[in-house]
Amino acid sequence: MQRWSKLFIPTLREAPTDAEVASHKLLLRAGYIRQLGAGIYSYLPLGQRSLNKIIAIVRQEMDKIGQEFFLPALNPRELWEESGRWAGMGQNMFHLKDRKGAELCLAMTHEEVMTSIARNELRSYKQLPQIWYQIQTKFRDEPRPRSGLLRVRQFTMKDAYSFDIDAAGLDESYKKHYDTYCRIFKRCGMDFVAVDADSGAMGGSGSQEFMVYTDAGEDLIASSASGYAANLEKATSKLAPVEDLIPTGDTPELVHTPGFRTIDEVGSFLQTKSHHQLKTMAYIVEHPEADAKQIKTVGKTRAVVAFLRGDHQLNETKLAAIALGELRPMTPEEIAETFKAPAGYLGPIGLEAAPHPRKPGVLVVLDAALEGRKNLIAGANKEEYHLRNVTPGRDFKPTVIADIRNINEGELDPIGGEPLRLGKAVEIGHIFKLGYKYSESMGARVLDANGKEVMPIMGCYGIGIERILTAAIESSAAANAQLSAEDLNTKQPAGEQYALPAAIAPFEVIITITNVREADLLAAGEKIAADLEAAGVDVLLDDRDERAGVKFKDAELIGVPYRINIGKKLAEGQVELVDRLTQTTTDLPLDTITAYIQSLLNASKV
RNA sequence: CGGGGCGUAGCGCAGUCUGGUAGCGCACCUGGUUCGGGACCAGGGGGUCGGAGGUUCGAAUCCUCUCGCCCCGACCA
Repeated sequence: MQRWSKLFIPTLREAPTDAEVASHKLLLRAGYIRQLGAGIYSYLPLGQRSLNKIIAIVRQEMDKIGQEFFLPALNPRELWEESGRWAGMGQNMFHLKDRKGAELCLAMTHEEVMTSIARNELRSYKQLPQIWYQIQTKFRDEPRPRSGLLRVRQFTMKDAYSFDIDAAGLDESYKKHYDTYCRIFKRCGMDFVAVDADSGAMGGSGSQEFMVYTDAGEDLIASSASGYAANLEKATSKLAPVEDLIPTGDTPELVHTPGFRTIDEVGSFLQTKSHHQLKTMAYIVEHPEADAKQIKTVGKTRAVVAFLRGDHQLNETKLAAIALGELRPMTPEEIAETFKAPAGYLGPIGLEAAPHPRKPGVLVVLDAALEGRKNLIAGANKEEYHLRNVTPGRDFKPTVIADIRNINEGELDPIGGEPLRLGKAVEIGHIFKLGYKYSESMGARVLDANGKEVMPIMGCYGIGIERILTAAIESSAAANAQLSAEDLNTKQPAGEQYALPAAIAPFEVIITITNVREADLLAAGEKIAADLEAAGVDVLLDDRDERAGVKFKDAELIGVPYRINIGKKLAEGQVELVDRLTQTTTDLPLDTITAYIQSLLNASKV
């Protein structure tokens, strides 16, 4: 039996000043973790119990679709040279040398190791598909570790890799992971959304991130009641129709706009709304990952010009996906060369667009929201002048028309037409169709049914173990702060209270004996604890000789979802059950408590 | 890497400007009272003031260098 008096649970009344976000403060105060360095944490017994529970759920579900490995964290340089990621990962990977001077790295992820096993061992399509996973420590030399366990340099990740004979097989493996992830996160009690994500620099055809809304998060996502959900880098929306200006003629007309450069200035000067304007943004794209052919045709760098509605914001990731490289703003010299005009008066007319993205010339991208619009106001590429009556298609032709803008809160989702909620979120899982990147670069080949050598197609799938714990605390603390705000009698400051879902809490139940010097109370506590334990419940008995107030506070701090108070009411054969998630207290007869707890826990299981 | 902030007892802080015996609250130890919402009284232990160098009769305090941590940005499967 777990007795608090014998355990190491160093709770703190005050959190160290370093801690900023709720989960960080609470994890420290509850004695779950201690910091060793920037982005490096020790997991104390309570934290370890909780993480072990998460891992057990992940393992149980993953074993249904795959097989567990344990792979080295220490990897030789040569392996990563093969995939091109020794250099590709840059400073984000920890590098070290052994005594002989051989170079090694601490693996950030395990595509290379898994693929090397696959290429050495897999020979035939008959051996496919394979789903291989592991749960282990990853190392990333983050430029800026932050927010407690949310962004760290050493953390636990479940990562899985699938190998299939063809794209249809990959689709199946991907779907299996999607379903498994939903089960895992539900069992962990997470309130999550799966969003379409940008595939990033890794390429590939499909990618979804599993997100939990929380202000502590670093990603922006959009979702709606209809079930639509997407990363801001992918999100699109239906726009309310806007009325175009009444034209003053059939062709663009110069307007003198001395000293008016910004959208707002021009808008108020010409007495028009900002959505009547065409905004011009100029970038240079550098093609670090482009193939040789691409560089040959369009050059190592290239001018990229984006046109957006005046009141819209550019999403650089969307634009970068079209431009196939990294973007940076043009310098004034580059602007002068491209437009023959100063910033503030840039516009589409007279700009020579490349006829095709793969052809040389300026890559001109018109945001889809401007398609079909008429009589816009745009820069004239002439100092102190703008143009009115500018109509895309008629007056100028872009290289491509594409969605390159950020959506806004409240716009309607493209599927169900429900208002979109925009918010910060933390990523707890990611599933990703990798394609052939590693099979190709590392030479994995199998024979297909026709005896022909083919590359297996891969997928990779990650779950951040610590992030599940962190997100659960953030969510609960936020919900609690809201409850507290509604109940003005609560003296707890916002975000100081939380409770974990029973499935991932270090204990499911805590029994608080209000006074251990009263033999009756102590005996009753021992009895209930023993009964619960016999019934398979994970119970902690607070048998410390402390004042009741201290024990209540501590019980709340460690986030255990159910608390049984044994005190005065025992004389009437009653104990109190506090449900921390709903903040309700119920008196129950002593002899029914075990069965009642069991039914509660069963009901909370998914 | 750019900007900002902070390093004084386990935690939270004062003292630094204006150099002169290193302090307070919580925690911890001992004794007593108390005992359903972070008790009270009395006594006690605990600090190379992040580190190095310098100025000075004398440095937590002034100067130089350095290390670490946090926040914003950049970055980021």
